[in-house]
Amino acid sequence: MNEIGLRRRATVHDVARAAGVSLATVDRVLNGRPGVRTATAEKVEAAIAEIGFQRDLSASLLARARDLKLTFVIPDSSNEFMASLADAVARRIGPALADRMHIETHRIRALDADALAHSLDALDARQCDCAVIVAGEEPSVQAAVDSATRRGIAVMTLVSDLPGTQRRHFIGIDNEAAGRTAASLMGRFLPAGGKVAVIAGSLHLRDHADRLAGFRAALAAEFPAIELIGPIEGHDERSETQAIVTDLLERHGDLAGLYNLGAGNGGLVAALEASNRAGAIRVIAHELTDPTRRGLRSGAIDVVLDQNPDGEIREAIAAARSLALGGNGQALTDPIEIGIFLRDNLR
Amino acid sequence: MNEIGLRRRATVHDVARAAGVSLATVDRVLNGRPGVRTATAEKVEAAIAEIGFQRDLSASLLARARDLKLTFVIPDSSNEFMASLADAVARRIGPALADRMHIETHRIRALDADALAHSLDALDARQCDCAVIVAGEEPSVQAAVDSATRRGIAVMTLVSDLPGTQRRHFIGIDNEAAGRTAASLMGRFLPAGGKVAVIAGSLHLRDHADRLAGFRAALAAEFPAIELIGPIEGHDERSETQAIVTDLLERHGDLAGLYNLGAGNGGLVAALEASNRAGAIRVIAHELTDPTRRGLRSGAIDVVLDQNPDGEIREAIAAARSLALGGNGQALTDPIEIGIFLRDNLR
DNA sequence: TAGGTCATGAGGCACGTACCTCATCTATGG
DNA sequence: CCATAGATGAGGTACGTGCCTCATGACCTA
Repeated sequence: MNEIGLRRRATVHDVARAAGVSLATVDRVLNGRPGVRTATAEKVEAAIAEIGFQRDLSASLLARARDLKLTFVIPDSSNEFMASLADAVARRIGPALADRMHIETHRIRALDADALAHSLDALDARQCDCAVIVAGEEPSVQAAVDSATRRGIAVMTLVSDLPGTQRRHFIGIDNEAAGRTAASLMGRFLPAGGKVAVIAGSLHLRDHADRLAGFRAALAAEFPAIELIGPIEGHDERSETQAIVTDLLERHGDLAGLYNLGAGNGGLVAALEASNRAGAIRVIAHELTDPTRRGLRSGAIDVVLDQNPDGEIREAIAAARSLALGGNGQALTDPIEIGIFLRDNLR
Repeated sequence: MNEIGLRRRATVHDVARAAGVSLATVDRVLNGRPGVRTATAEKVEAAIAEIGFQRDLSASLLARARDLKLTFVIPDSSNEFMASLADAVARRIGPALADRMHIETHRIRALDADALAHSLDALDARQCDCAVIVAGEEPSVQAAVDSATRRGIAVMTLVSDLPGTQRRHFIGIDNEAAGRTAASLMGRFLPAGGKVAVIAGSLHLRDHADRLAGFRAALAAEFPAIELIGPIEGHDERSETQAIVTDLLERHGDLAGLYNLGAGNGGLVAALEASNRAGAIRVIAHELTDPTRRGLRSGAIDVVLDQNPDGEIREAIAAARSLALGGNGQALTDPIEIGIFLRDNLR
């Protein structure tokens, strides 16, 4: 018979009793210490599953007199979005500390796969339980991810995934859906059809390619009256993007829409405002940053699709906690939603 | 001299040392127990502020062998949105339990202020640390909020605020911004202008009135070519809304847009599909629920603005934790963003 | 001055887990 | 049949906080 009515949370003591072993053995199994026969370990695992035991993370961290250590590795570039990601991390440091989580940020050179790999290799499992990285699909990075995982560091990917590695979790938006959403809005903005130009950063980047694919597919399926121009690559740079937009505006006096699925939005806004056609062309861009905010406010940009860096960081931290107590398998988190911002719901 | 280099988190021991008092006295101050002179209490408060002590919530809950108890009071109506709020709460029960938070939900009759007040009055501070309510601005509710606060229960408002009461926190979206956003999208959808009908639930509801105000203001300022019809009240009911939409469609053969800022979207979709004009009229509705999802998928609805119930519940729980350790002042949480959904970014 | 009240200190146990030491038991090889 | 190694049990201490008891001292009042 159990306690009268009220059900307590299961503890290690309950597991020991249910498995018919001692507390010490349960502890050895739970913390992966040696000296337990396979058969015994299985008995313990079975008992854990049966009574639904879940380690109390807080008590565990308390007992170890130690915080959960999280390391973010974020590209250090002129890219405004990466800066806002880093800001979002910084905002979470304080609140996370109250939950016994210690957060560190490493900035590495953008697009430098070896720098990222070295950064991962340098992580010590005693000083880092979980690493969150923003990375492209380079072999050296993939190897470093697997190596870190073997050393006992849970690795999670952020913004861009690394399928095929031992990464424990991915956090980011569905970029193809983002592209489709842009097309769906643009199509409704231009019921009469017209020319729409697309600018990308680099089509070698998985997220940009995904957005373009989604945009193209949705336009073709739903809005055949729209004529697509491009894509033209602006390499996420302000000046290059500005030149491209200026050129587009000159060449196409009847340009009806513009979709920049990469960065460099400062240049986009500058070019639009230098012409006198800002507001007359429907413009959709990505990531809520200083230049896109200004564009929304001035009317040069109609809609900004956003990855929601704060939400991504929040989920990354939640996933790290969940991995820390779960041990095996993927963490389950809320999916990151695509933020859609107009001037009117700017936060 | 401190520990070498590494700074530990401040504990009650540090506070006692800094204030020059014993652990017992610090404990009495921290937990509001009697038997401390005002002067001594002030010394302790000063020490807490000076060394930046923050109670370790997990250790505290552990020591009390007790979870943080949270009660949600949510209207029980046919309103789909309230159902999705309750679902969002249910989804959080498990994860919250892992953080030593125990969540209960009370459903009360919708629009029944006395039922809500009684529900609040019945809460026992020993069995409920924090209550989260969805309430209209009735005097009996306001009194019950203040009474619960006096009894030591932190009250937070959800979706609709109760300014002027002792409520500790409000969680919800900016409904005027939502209305402006709807207008901004509708205006861009109809570059040639045209008739747009507005349907509300009841203009006595603060959130509906706010949405209408925002919608009207943004249309007037930016899209003078749009002619507004209504608002017509559908009382958030399916059949009434269906009748209204059917009538609108019959009366206005040239209707270009439809904005339902209340509930009853099942009727909206049914009426649109019964006519053969679904897809030919731009439709914006509120709250991502079963009927609006179906409408988005079928093309009857173009855009759904969403309060993001999951986000609201998440923030409510985070705020409750923050209130539990802070004690005084408002909790700081992330603002809830207005979700914007098209068929293409449906989650 | 005796008796009382109040402020404060000292210390212990508990919560659930981690980690340590030491003792006991079992199986295996020589 | 004993030495040995490995598996397991028993029990302790610690983490930061809450809550309890008991002792001590200061001050007030009759």
